[in-house]
This record gives sequence, C-alpha cells and structure tokens, in this order.
Amino acid sequence: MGTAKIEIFSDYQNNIAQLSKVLGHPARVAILQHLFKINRCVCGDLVLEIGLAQATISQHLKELKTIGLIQGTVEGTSVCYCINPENWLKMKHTLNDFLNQETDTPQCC
Amino acid sequence: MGTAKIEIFSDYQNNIAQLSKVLGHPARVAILQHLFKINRCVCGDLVLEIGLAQATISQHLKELKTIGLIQGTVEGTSVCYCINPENWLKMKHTLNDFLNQETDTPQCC
DNA sequence: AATATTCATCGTAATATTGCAATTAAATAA
DNA sequence: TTATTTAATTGCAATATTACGATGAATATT
Repeated sequence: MGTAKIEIFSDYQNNIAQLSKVLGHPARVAILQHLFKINRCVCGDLVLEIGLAQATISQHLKELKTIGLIQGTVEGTSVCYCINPENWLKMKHTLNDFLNQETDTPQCC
Repeated sequence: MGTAKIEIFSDYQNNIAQLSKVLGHPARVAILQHLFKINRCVCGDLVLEIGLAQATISQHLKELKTIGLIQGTVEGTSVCYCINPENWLKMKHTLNDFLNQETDTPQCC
C-alpha cells in the first residue's frame, strides 16, 4: 500500500498524472516561473529567490530535471539551470490535449 | 516537516500547484476521462471501470469534488457524478496561462 | 597548499498519500 | 419492518513527500 497502482492505468493516464504531479508543488511552480521570468540560466540565486533551504531546492530541481522540464550545465563551482524548451512544449501539448476535452451534450446533474 | 511551506508562496503559485496535484494521480485522471467519455452522469460503475476498491474510488472522488472539478447528485441509493463545466474551464484557463509562458530569447545552456 | 564557494547527496524527522477491509448511513425494495 | 443496495467514513498499514542539517565533491581563490 501507499504506492499508486500505476500498472492498472494506461500510459496516457500515467503520463498526465506524472507531469501534473511535478507541477503539484508551489516551490517547483516558483522555480519554473523564475526561470521563465529572467529568461536565462540561473546560477545559484534560486535558494535566495525561493525561501527554502539549499538542500530542499536541490531536491526540487532534481525532480524537474528528472522529468526533463529543466536542464543544468556546470559552470565552475555553480550550476546553471534553464527551461528545456522542447520538453516544456511536449508537456504543454499533452496537458492541453487533456484539458481541452469537452462535453458535447449538457450534463445531467 | 513533511508539509509544504505554502505560506511562503503566492496565491497563484499555490493555485497552480493545487490544481496540478489533483491531476497528479492516474486514478483521478481515469475518472475524469471516463466522465468526459460517457458524457453524462455516472452512477456507480466507476468502481468497475477503474480497478480499485470502492473505498479508494470514493476517496479520489472526494478530492475531485473538494476542488470542484466534479459534482455529485444523490439519486436514490446511488450518487451521480459528472464534470463541473465552469470549474473545469477555470482550471483549463489557469493551467494554460501557466503552460503558455514562453522564452523570448534563446536559452544559454 | 589551504581556504572558500557552490551544489549534490545522505540521513533523519514529520507529515501526506494511497489503498483496502470493515463499518456506517441512507434510501429503496421485499 | 426487514433486507438490500450504494456510497461515505473510519481505522489501519505501507509508502511517498517535504524539509533541513550535515557532509562530501568539485572548482575557484588566496
């Protein structure tokens, strides 16, 4: 128990859920927002920008990196992070496809 | 610890995160998909449709209902669930707004 | 070489989530 | 009334997530 039964769901359903889950924490939303806002690599100041400990930010960055939404390049002692445009676009299309579902006929309740 | 520090984030960031979180489980994605597919109220067969225990489905339905994505009407001994179109649209716009962020200039890494 | 800076990782504590069996509650059917 | 049906709730176990201090690894600076 405690684990989602992903094996009984379709790849599509698991994909939507996985992408949404990564966006399901305000710190990760804030990180992505900041990366878009400054529109370039960020070396380090994310810890100052968001008010969480360095270890915590690093953990959130890892999740964003694992799913491919951001990419990092080592620059000396620091690491530069930025949005991965292709994967962001892919996610956008996938989620849009799901969100655009519409009901043709009126609901009954 | 263990709790997200929602107080240090903006309402917007928390809203995006909250909506995404609800979509962050394949069972809830499957439920929503089914409601859209059959395009009318569902009375009961969700437990058969998804392969999870009745108590588990009920819990997921509660989360979807709490955030307003679905609504339920009592019909005798059973309850009819369907999509809440207005709230679905609101969510769609909110998430689209976030997903449509774009980088004007090329990334540096 | 010694020190400082930056970030990842480890270990740990607190809380949340997932899933189910059992029970309860409410309405209908007999 | 007494079943029967349906869905919510409760209680529990297993796992996941969040957060942070401490440590480690890599590079830069002195």
